[in-house]
Amino acid sequence: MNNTVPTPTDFIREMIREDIRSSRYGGRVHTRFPPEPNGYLHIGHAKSIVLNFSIAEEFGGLCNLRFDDTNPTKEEARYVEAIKEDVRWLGFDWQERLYFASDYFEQMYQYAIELIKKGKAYVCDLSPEEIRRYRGTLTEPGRESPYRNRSVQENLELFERMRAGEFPDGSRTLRAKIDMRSGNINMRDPVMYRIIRAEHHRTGKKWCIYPTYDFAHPISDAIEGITHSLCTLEFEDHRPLYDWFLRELGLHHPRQIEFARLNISHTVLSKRKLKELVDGGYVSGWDDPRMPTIAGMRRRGYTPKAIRDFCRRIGVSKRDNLVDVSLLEYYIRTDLNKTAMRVMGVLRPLRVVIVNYPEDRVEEMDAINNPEDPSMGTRKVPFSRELYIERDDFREEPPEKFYRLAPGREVRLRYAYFIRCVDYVKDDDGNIVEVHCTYDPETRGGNAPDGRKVKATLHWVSARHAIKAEARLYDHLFLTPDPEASEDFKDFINPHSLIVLDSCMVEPSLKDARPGDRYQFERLGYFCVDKDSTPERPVFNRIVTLRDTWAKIEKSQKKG
RNA sequence: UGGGGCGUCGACAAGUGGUAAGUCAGGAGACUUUGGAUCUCCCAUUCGGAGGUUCGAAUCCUCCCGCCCCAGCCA
Repeated sequence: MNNTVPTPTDFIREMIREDIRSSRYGGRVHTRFPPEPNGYLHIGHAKSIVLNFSIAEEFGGLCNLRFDDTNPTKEEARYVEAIKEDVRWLGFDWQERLYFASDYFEQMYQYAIELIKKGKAYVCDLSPEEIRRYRGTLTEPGRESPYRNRSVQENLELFERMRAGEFPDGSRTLRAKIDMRSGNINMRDPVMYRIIRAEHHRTGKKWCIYPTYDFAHPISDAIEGITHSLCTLEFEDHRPLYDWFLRELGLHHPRQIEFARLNISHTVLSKRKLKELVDGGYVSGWDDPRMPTIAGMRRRGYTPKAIRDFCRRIGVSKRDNLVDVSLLEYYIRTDLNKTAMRVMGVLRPLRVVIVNYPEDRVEEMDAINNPEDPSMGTRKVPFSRELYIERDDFREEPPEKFYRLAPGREVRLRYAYFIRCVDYVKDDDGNIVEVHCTYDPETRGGNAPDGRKVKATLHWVSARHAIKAEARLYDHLFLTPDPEASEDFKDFINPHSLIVLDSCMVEPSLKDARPGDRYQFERLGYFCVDKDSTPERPVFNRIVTLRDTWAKIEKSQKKG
């Protein structure tokens, strides 16, 4: 796969290398990405996807896509489609290995019977409330269920009747018989099966009992011949249970390895909180371009490559982490710098009249499409007497280090002429509404024959040729780096995370822009045509700004 | 005060007893028809702390401190 980040070395790859050396799985490597189809994927999942698929590729192995669909009350078919699309878009291919835990329900049932026969599982009649009380606490051991010592025969009959639908939801469970005194609460006779009468998105009404994650996951891994089962840190406590099931059942035994989940500054990365943002109307939906979801980032204009490179660069470890968003932004800039077509667009237009330029004249200026890639060629941009420039590029009273246009100042219009400000017009409120300039005909194309230099080059657009457009400027969703650390993460929502500008003026070549197309608006940032865009009203999402040295200077000036 | 993990630069993260990689961020400069890109340089005498072992410790030992996860018939 095309990545600019070198192959990582991390503790997981090291362990796998060791397993290959010792021929633990006959030198085989087989991983899996096991999402639950209960919501949208986000960049935290991307970390896991990239990890699992890359490792398989690096070691000549395979990676399965498996839906962990063991809880019909939370899962929906539409999520499996969305997830498949996201994984594919990220650039990964599971080939014919698309699996569902629900495909294994019958086998899991048989394995459960096997455990019952071995005296390692029993049907328990305790209510959820009672189970909790019997479980004990973090510091006190649990007590054994009064149903723990039923006969194998009775357990077999009861379990069969559970499956047959003879008992109400929640009235009984099948539990593993392990150790109610274990310091690890997961080993205190965990539930393997519960009764749930809900329509499953794949198996429909076939089942009314469903295996829990703890029972289903190791068996699914075993059935698929997985060698390395990678998951996040919170499952570390479950590993003894994972191992217990596989050992008791004598099945193929993959190695579970846990790594730290991803956190990114100025956003949240938990399904619950993301859902709260959607449901609370703080964003427009799961694919709002401000969301760290794969769908949101795709709409924003992020490229799969940028996300992959980011995921490789952050590495894999077991430490809690909070990765700076600027690293993500670095990768999208780096990718787009090489590939994005340059174009001129004015976000906040200020009218400029070239007083010594003929009214009816129009010139076609040659502009380079991408200075990083000459093969992208050039294009013509119309120039005329009346133009728009960026409001930020003119100052009546220029501060220190402001190089742009100001009364009496000369600057360059990119690919056009040097112009000098000779006058400006204000409205009754004192707002500058128009700037008058003269141009130097000798500087056509942007160079002065006399070797004269200017300190600034401005982007511009010809007023009568410009296309009016909407721009959506996005900023971080949260004002604090770590909103999750606060009492209520919503306290720090950035009220200006979206600014809509509806009177932008862009160069005419953009009439052919189609949703999904990405451009660099010179001096401003990278933009992506939104799906809301129409030929009459183009809409551009700002993916990320360009690095802005002047903004930095201005900020430090304000601080004093 | 049960069990399981983790502590190396502002943020990620290498390092596996031989004298602290790299990346982002930040700073300085060069170059520049994007204050973009590119290039150069700077940015941990120190690895949570204290002892100890050793010629030599981020790496080994001991004790301490801090942070995270677990008491769903969620995953």
